[in-house]
Amino acid sequence: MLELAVLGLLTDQPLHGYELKKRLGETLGFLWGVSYGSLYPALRRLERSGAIAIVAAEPPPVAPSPPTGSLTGDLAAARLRAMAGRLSASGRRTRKAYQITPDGERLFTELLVGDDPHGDDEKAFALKLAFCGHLEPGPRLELLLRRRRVLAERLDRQRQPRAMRDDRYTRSLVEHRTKSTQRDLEWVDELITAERVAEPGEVPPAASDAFKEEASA
Amino acid sequence: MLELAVLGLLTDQPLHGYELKKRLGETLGFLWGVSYGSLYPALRRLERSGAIAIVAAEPPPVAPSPPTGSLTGDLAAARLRAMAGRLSASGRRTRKAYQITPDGERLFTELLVGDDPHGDDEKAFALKLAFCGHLEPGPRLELLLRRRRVLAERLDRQRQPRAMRDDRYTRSLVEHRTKSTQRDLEWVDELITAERVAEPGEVPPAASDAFKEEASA
DNA sequence: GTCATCATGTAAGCCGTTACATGATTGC
DNA sequence: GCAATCATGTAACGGCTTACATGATGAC
Repeated sequence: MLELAVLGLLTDQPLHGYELKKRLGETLGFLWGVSYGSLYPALRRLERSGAIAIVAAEPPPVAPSPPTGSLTGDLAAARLRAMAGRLSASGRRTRKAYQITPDGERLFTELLVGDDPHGDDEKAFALKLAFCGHLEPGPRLELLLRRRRVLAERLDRQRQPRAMRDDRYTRSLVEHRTKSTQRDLEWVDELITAERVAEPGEVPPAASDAFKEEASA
Repeated sequence: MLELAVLGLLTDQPLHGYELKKRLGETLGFLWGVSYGSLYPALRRLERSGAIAIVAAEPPPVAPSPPTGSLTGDLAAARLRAMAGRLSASGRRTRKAYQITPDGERLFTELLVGDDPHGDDEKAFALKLAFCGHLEPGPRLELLLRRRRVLAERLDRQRQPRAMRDDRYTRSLVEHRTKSTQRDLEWVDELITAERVAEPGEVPPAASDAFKEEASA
């Protein structure tokens, strides 16, 4: 999950570890906070696997105008330019800026589309959604449809009666969770609808039937 | 978190590890699944710390009528009776049933009321709620009020604009999360209200003001 | 010259997982 | 006697956290 976030941020522009962590806090902070103790090892893993590479001098491709339109993107680009200037003047560098490689971009796509058996379901999807703008319309729709399937299955399970504790707290809890799942499902359905409007055609198989069937239930 | 669940289940009746794991799956399965690899070490930790103890023979206090009213409780009691019968006949036992000790009950209460800095916020609260029926009305209300405070703070944070990614996916995500927090908050408020109806008086300090102030917002 | 900030990393620990090893009991 | 299930445990690993160690740079 950390690697996904890192690759996602580096897709926008090269950054060094410290900056990366700051941005994870700023722009993804509502999702989760990362510590250096996991960030730096993750960067080294990614570098060793060839997904990212240390960029030696200032990065020319992203520095100049025009603005990207992203709030924090331009800020960081400015920061990076300032740094690069300082560095090239002094010739010394203690920081290592990383850029994503073509291999890294492939990995990024895989991580976005593939299912992750580990960790928190919700957080993982939230993170993916935050970065799925980088995806092609096809894979993106796939991602949404997959999420839809997971939620629909969960709702099914939640609706059929199970043995469970039998006090009002547990009952209320179960009811609330079912409602939440329902709303999550509706939300994803909205996203899917918006996606189809923006990108007609390109409908993967197995999609439309299941969609029609359960959307009204 | 595992320990909380174990203590909670053992508060109802003594159980051995295998049964415990089954019950965790059956009655708390909607929360999360536990593996032996964490359950048995947890049981040993709890035993060493004196929170639970191995019960040698069949447990007389819970076996006989009347039914507890709990779906699975009676089932398990039956299983346990069957087991106890078998065991006392043969004199052999490979399984170790555990019962909660007075120390364990204290620990259980602490775990329920205390805040856990670790792990998943939502799951932890869900688990606590599922077991808070064992709590005194006072501590229970405290638990709910604390949860309310956490959610109110989160909502505050979510409502004030932050720097973040600026595509429609992220925007939709943030909006959806804010709504979810709002609904969670309303839900907890309902629980609190129900609590006050069931148990008038007993209002801890610092509670009523904050409640009135934000409940209408 | 010293303090805050920038910047990179390591070590230990937590809390859980999967996979593996082992053996008793029951039913057929 | 053989398989399924009951039952208990260990080993290795995963991914993350906190706390710690270290040092450069810029501001005053």
